[in-house]
Amino acid sequence: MSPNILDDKIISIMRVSQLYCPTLKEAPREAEVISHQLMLRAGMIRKSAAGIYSYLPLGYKILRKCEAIIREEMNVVGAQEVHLPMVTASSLWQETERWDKYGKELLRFTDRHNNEFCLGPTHEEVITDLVRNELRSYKQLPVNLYQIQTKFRDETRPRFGLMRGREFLMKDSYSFDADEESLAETYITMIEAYKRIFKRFGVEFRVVEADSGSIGGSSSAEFMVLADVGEDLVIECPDCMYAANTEIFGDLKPESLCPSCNGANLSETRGIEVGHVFKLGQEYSKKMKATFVDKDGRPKPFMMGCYGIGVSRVVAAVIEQSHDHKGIKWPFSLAPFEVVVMISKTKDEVLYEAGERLYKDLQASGADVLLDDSSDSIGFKFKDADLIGIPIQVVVGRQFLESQEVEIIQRLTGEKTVMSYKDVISYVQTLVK
RNA sequence: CGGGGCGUGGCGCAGUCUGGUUAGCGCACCAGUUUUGGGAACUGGGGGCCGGAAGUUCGAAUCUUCUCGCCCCGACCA
Repeated sequence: MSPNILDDKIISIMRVSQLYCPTLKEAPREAEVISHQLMLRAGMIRKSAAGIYSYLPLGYKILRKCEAIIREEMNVVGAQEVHLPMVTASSLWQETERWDKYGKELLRFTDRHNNEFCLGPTHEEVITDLVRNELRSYKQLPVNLYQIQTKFRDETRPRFGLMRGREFLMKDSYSFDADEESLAETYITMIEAYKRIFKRFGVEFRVVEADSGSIGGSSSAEFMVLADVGEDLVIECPDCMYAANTEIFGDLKPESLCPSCNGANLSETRGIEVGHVFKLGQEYSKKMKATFVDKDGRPKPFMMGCYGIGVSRVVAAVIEQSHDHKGIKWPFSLAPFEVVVMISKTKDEVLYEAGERLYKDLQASGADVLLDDSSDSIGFKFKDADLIGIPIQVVVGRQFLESQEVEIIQRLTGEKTVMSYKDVISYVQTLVK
């Protein structure tokens, strides 16, 4: 029908009959935790090597939705997106002495000229090098740069699928301020932005006090998604909302008094670290001689901050928090599709036509919709839709033949509604919002 | 890096202890027919050098040695 061949191709990947999404009834044995099992079963990821994964169309789409939310919130606070190299020269790392300190986690190699490089596990050196010669005046500050990029850390023991991979996707920001006061403002702004991001991901999280000593005498906070498989222990006080990571504050026990309000109701839970913000101060700018000219005409090292979000890890964390025995329960914000239109009997021309039309109408209304036009039985379609976790399932089936009605099932609540075919678009719009 | 476990069609497994027809089962895949509201049924079919190497033996998925890969616990994780 469409005169544009390209449009047809784009649309065709939103049909189950064309979608590359190999789902599995059983989880591969290697997968221990639920998020790993479900992502494998739902055809979102596949392992390539230990701690290294490929993202299939659905997995990649989820990642992109995650990125989009992060971008929006970063841009709102005036951070600017850049893209730094993944392969980084040893000379930069030698300036901060991390070439020696970082250890085996840094994956090193040499090029044909025998120059040493590593795959970037983090980018303080690269970003500091980028700005040190061209960010010159206090008048330009503050500047906040971020990127969303693949990182590589050669962990001794990668585990739990995307939770602790060697290769993973990370959003990292670096801020440059003129003084401590300004850095403090940037730091608070970023914490607030992070809170909005994790709220939009639909997860229950805590902002916890983290190590403040080793990096340069200022503060650090971690964003923890609460989950049983979390590798960190979080202690929190219900009286004053104080929370801390016990791996860092080893002396803090559930029976201790709250260091913030002296209350005696501390409790311990497990958490997955999905974000970490630091005040770096002048740690890197001093070592790398990255200075700007201040009001008094004299050079000063930048006051730096760095702010990370484990993008691929947060996807796993969301699943850990939101699933049931049938599969994943995505919030609308991250779901690979918002709606799936299921044709109960594809061979029935009336149903097929109706499903096709509803799919196109929903798409025109702006919904992110998948059409299940496969010849599988309706039971099979239900199982896959539940596993993948599409929030709204619309069934074009026998009610349609009888009374022009379709059934709408909500994945999160299990609520089922039968309504007239023509009312579906507006109903879906109110659900998605 | 210490300890433990596992490698058999794409996935899940049996067979290994006690060597012996043609390596088997479920799912998935292909063809056909009948099906279609919660992972349909039947019939027929394709796909494996049992992780790799060396050895013992008339004979190795099975025993021995080495090696590679993967998973779990711990240590480690700006």
